[in-house]
Amino acid sequence: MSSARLHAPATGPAEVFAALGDPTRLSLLANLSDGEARSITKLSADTHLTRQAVTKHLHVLQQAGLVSRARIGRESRFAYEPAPVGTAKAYLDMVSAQWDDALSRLRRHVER
Amino acid sequence: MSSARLHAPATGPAEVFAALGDPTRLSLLANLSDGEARSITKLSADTHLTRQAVTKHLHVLQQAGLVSRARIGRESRFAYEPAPVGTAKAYLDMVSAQWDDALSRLRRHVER
DNA sequence: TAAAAGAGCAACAGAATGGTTGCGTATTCG
DNA sequence: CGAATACGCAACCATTCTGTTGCTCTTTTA
Repeated sequence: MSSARLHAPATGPAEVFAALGDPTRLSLLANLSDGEARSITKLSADTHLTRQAVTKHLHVLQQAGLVSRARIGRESRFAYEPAPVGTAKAYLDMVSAQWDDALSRLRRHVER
Repeated sequence: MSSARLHAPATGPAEVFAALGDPTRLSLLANLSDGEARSITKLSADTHLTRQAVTKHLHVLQQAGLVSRARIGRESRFAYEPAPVGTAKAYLDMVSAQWDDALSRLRRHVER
């Protein structure tokens, strides 16, 4: 019944990869992957960027479903969301599987 | 030493993810992941894009080390290169590993 | 209650992306 | 040889991305 995205936007692999394709976002995610939720200013402290810039990066990550946001009092805390990383790994596994298949087929053919 | 990039530019994870972060490039790679090297016009045939556009995408993939180029007569064939996909998977595994660690630590703490 | 802290929103500028068209060059084929 | 094929290069355009600054709003705290 088309529950129309509850939390995870069910985004395609390309969007996830694109979200991961930036050093700043990658380090933000690495920062959050310990399970601790952090506020924006907290996350900005580890950066040479403005709070606004970090905010935008966090929005990109959130759009890809890689992090979730929760407003706590006057601060909004971001937390790592594991699902999309699984999706991405699954996609990469598909690609390497096809490659390995081709390789073994080739081997078999060469070795008769 | 300092062999100054022979074939694989030894690119960081972010650049690989960025290269994967586009539907067109993703399908190009999926197309090539069967191990067959293909020419640009051949690859362009499966697309609604111009040959030039596909060429640019292939350059991005090559820059990230995901494909290699070889000039054969008047055509240049592109072939899938498996290494960067391994790098990307390794990075994602690192992230999920840290997450799993945090989860199990939390569990242990909660269950005393 | 007044100040400080945390954040959202909007406008803006510069750089990078994604795509096109046009043209020149090398290679293959009739 | 001449035509067709495959490609490279450069210019160009529109759009998106990245980052900044300025202002306002809410929540905490002294």
